[in-house]
Amino acid sequence: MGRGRVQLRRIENKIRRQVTFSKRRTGLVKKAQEISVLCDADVALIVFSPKGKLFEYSAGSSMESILDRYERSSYAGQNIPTPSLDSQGECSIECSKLLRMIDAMQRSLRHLKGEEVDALSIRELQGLEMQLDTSLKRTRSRKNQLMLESIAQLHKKEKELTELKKQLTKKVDQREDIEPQNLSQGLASLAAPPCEPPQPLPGPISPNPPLPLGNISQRNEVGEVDSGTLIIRPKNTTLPHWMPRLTGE
Amino acid sequence: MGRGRVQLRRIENKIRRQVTFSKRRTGLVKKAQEISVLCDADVALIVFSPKGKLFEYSAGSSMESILDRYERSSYAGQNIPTPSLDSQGECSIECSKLLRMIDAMQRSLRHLKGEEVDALSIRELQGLEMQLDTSLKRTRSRKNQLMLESIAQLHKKEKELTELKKQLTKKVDQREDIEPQNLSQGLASLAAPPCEPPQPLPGPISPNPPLPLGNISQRNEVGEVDSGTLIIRPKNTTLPHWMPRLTGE
DNA sequence: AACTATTTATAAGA
DNA sequence: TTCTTATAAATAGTT
Repeated sequence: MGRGRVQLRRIENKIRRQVTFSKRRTGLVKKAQEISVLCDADVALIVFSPKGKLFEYSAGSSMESILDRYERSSYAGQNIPTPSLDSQGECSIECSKLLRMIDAMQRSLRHLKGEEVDALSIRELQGLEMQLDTSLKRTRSRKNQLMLESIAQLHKKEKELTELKKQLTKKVDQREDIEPQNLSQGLASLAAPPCEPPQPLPGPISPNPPLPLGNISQRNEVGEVDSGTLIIRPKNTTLPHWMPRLTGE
Repeated sequence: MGRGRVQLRRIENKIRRQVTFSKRRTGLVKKAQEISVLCDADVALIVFSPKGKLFEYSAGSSMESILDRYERSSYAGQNIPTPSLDSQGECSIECSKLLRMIDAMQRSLRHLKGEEVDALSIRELQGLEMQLDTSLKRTRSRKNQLMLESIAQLHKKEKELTELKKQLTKKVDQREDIEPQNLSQGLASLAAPPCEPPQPLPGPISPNPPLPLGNISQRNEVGEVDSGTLIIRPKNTTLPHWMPRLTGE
């Protein structure tokens, strides 16, 4: 993209390199934020300039929580711990103990993730099944709890905004009586922007205020709370994206 | 870039979202690698799909070293860098790395076990829910597969024994013609005892065997294999104890 | 920082 | 998933 085909090798000219870095860094961040918004993903981007200056960007959640999650996910995977360390006797004993521990934990993790289940006996599978079933119930329960809280707060906000809008409209109408103009058009949009999710739903920096509002609904009907995925019937309105839609996608 | 102007908001269609995610993830990685090469920068990219799947990319240095560097840069001005580090330098570095790893894994394990779910965001909970659901399906599938195999073997055994019994009864009858006695009574019991489960089956019996069955049929009808718990209608015979009984226990 | 000629990325469709 | 194609976007070189 640009006036010449790009050679994929280090730009030698210092100035050009710096300029390109700046431009492309902007582009990269933009792309990161786009994929986060469009696809509902969490993204963390860390860049060190050749001079050692740090640039960071995160979308979806905070950098901290993403890195935390990264450690959990990546260590949980099949990372080969580090079979190194042969030297110092005393310490390598400690280390090998830790390594064995890690090994055992990795196996547990794999089983809980439904991997390597072929190696298990029926007895073990039954235990695992129960464990997973319990975990799933707890997870759903907690999720639904948070969702309900979120919904409650959204409703509250909605009422406030509706009220605010009513008042503003009223004022505008009064002014129009005196000095007839088209101010109400601009004011109508005031109801949408300030609508924030009560949870760090999209995340701290949330570049995606997930509420490009259409109409505002009066009520939502809420389904079961403690088991299964929460079922909600939104009244044809824009709602947080974790809410299941009724219209087939 | 594409056939339509892109709206910067979450793609609601699941399929399209997944496809876009895949494509843009590729593009993002490419951009990251380009800036790294062209401008001699270190880049780390971490992406979590909405399903919670981790994608990582790093260029210039390893992910680990970039994250290390990030933490140093980022926490640089702040508190409690590393109060530890008392003993052997080189080794304790290794050890602390392992310890951090263990820490992260323990958290993963707790989450997968449904513990500490209160600390998770809705986003993470949703990922966890999906992960657990998948695990549960795989576990059940594998368990059911083993059970079916076990059942097949039992049937085979049963047939063999029935055949054997028939032959023995025949022989006894022949002998009774000559020397009438009550031997058949003892023989009848031969069919049951030797019946061993082909696998080390019986185990801690599921407190919630979700199989409250109705009537007994002649044949065994087998339900779905790949999801949900297997439903079996046993023919009033001696069966492994992992099979649910009809008579209330 | 702005401006464009071009190259790239990618949305939609197959 | 992968390929193709029409178009939107990014950006290299320039001002």
